[in-house]
This record gives sequence, structure tokens and C-alpha cells, in this order.
Amino acid sequence: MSLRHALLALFTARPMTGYDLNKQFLGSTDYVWHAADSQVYPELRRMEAAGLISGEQLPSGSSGDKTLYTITEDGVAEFRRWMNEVLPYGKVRDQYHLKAAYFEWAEPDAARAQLRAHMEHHSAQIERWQQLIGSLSADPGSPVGQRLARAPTGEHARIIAYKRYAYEGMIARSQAELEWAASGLRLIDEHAPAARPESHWR
Amino acid sequence: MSLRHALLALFTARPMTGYDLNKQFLGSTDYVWHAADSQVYPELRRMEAAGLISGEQLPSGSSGDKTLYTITEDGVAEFRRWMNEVLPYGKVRDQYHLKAAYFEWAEPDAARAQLRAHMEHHSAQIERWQQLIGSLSADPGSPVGQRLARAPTGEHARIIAYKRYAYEGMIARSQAELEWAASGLRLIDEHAPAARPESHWR
DNA sequence: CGGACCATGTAAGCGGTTACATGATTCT
DNA sequence: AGAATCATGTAACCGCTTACATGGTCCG
Repeated sequence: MSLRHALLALFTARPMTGYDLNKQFLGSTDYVWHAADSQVYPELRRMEAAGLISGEQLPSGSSGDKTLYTITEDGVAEFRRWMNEVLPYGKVRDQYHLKAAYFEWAEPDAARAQLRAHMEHHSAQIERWQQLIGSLSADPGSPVGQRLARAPTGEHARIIAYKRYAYEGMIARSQAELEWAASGLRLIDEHAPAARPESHWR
Repeated sequence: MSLRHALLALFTARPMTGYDLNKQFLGSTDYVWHAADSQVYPELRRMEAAGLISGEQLPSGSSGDKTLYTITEDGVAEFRRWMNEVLPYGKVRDQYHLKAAYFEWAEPDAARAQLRAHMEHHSAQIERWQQLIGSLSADPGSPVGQRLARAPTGEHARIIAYKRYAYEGMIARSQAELEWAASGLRLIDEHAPAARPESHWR
């Protein structure tokens, strides 16, 4: 149950509505942790029931209503508990590498298309993370800016350093994927003249 | 639904029982794709119902029974279709990087412990993949050996090259994770003397 | 005779996705 | 007036995990 902890993490920056979470914060956290809207609202109610956050009804416009949630002390404690715990490591499940292991079954062009999609995907990811890193120390209206406003100045460098560190890790991983896909294209070119596997199945 | 395609991939090597799949093959594919036993048997029955594999009842010992499944032509076609399709790219969801982004909330020692676990996990993975690569061209009793026995000699190099390529990709990724965690330990050391966040919440 | 391994499942539940659904408000 | 954005959900389903469960066989 990590959606809960991702949300708690966001709430340590400032109180928020479900919409805020979906739009602004998950719109940037999205590149580390994605969650669908339909998942967020029910989870918020469960979290309120568990006493981790408390909701306050606020008027929105002239007749609408919105619920502003604030993290409680229990919520902070739970978040800290999670932060101090060592996360377990699960089993691998990677479609893309699984598929690559059987490329002899694909048309060379299909395998190339897959690898090119891989490269496009990871290039796009890298670009987004780089933008995120660029905006880290920038405007005070940003998520990080609002987070910093709650912390003493002496902590700012540290807070920013860890965000940057996390994003750089994602970039490094995607960079490895880029190189892997590029070397895959070369490998296919080497083997492409070979007969298609249709010819030898049974 | 990728378990199905992982299983089809395994069936292209040779007919197998559910047990075979769980033990031998997933025991090595495990490092690319993990599946629990409890998931495999029901899926096999669904796949048989869908006509992708066909089961044959065989005596096991003197009274027991086992079902040997063989991939059908439809199964091969479906596998090939999947191989020629470009897989979609989903959203990121990475607990470890999420957590790293909030390390200012963890005790320095807890953050260190997490990163050390990260390094141990990925070191272990790398070792296993390297062993797998080492055994690729080796004995004919191995999964790859049995796969090669069905393919013409001219294809062998290609088949092995793709397996090796897939595993090397996993290794490269884990290597990136190792370096990331190591630089994280250095980062924590730089910031560790700072006050713990308890002191500045609210 | 006991322990490792062969062989096969069921049931409950969880976390997440997809599709569907509604209506107000603010901006142009 | 129409589009974008604010704001909030429900329902069905899916793939997977965890725990539980059974009984045979082979080897020392």
C-alpha cells in the first residue's frame, strides 16, 4: 500500500484537496509515482477514517464544495515510520526485457520498432526529469517552493538535494535503457539477414 | 496479461507441465519475469480453454497424474502476434526513488540502511544474471539447450545473442542502481550532521 | 522411516486500471 | 456561448499475492 505513503509525502508539504493532489502534485510526482484520480478520492476517505489526515469542508465558488485535507500528527508519525523502514524487494517483472530475450520470434522491423519506442519513451522521461530538476530551486509557487516555505532555511539545500538525487537516479536508469535499446538495434542489424523463424518452427 | 505471453514464450522451447514451468523455467526466467505457482495452474487451464496450448494426461509414478501441455498453432500465432506488437509504456511507480526524494524525513541511518539494501539486492541480481549468461551456450539439458535443439544450427548464435542481450540489459540497469545508491550514501554523509526534521515540523 | 521433491490446486483479498458519470466555474 | 478547468466520485474488472491445502514419490 504505497499510494497511501505517496499521498502522505505530498501532504507534508501543505494541506490539499483531492483535485490538488491529482493535478498539481501528482502532475509532477507522476514521474516517480503515478496514480489515477479514481484511486485518490476513495483513498483519501480511507486515510481520513484511519486518522492520518483530517478533512475540512470549504466552499468552492458560489455553491460547490471541496474538501481540504491536512495531515495529522498520526499521519506524520506513519509517514516517518515508513521512511525509517527498509522497503522489501520484490520479484522482477519486465515485459520489455522478456520480449527482447525472444527477438528471434519477431520480424526484425517489429523488434526495431519496439526498441525505437523504448528509446522515445526514455528520452521523453529524461527530458521531463531534467525540467523537474531545473525547477527545483526556482519559483516559490511550485510544490518544492511550498515545501521549503515550511522548513528552516538551513534545511533547504538538503531538501532540494534529495529531490534532485531521486530524479537523477531516474535519469540514470533511463539513460541505461537508452543505451541498451541502441545496442539492440545494432544487434538486430547484425542478425537481420538470417531467415525468419517461421521457417524452422517444427 | 503478460503472464500468458511469458508462458507461451516458455512453451516455444518444449512441452511442459505446470510443475516444469514453476520449477525449471520460471526458476531461471524468474530473473526477468516472476510468477507464483498459484497463478500458473489456473492460467494454464484458461490457456487450454482458449486453444493456445493443449494438455495431455500422463501417469506420474504409479498412481499420480500430471498434465503435459504443448503449444498449439494458435498459441504460436498468438505469441508471434505479441512479439510483433509494440508494447505500450505505462506510468512510473517506484517506491525506492519516491522514498529517496524524501530522505530528509528519515533518520540518516535508516536512509543508509535502505540504500545498502538497494545495493545488496542489485548486486545479487547482477550475479545471478551473469551466471545465467555464463550458462547460455553450455549444457544441452538447460532451458536454452532444449530450445536450441528445436532450431537449426544457423539460428543458434542469434537465439543465444538475444538472451544474452536481454540479461545484459538487466545487468546494466542494476549497475546504474548500484551507482545511484552509492552516491546516495555519500550524499547522506554530507548532510548527516544537520538537525533531524522533528525539530522543524510546524 | 523421514525428508526432499513432484504435482496441483482453492480462496480471500489487495492494489490498481478503465470506463463511466456529473455538474459547477472560470476564461476567452 | 463554448472550452477548459475545477471538483468528485462509482462500478466492474484484472492481474497478482498470500495463505492455505493435499497427497504421492523417490532416495538414503
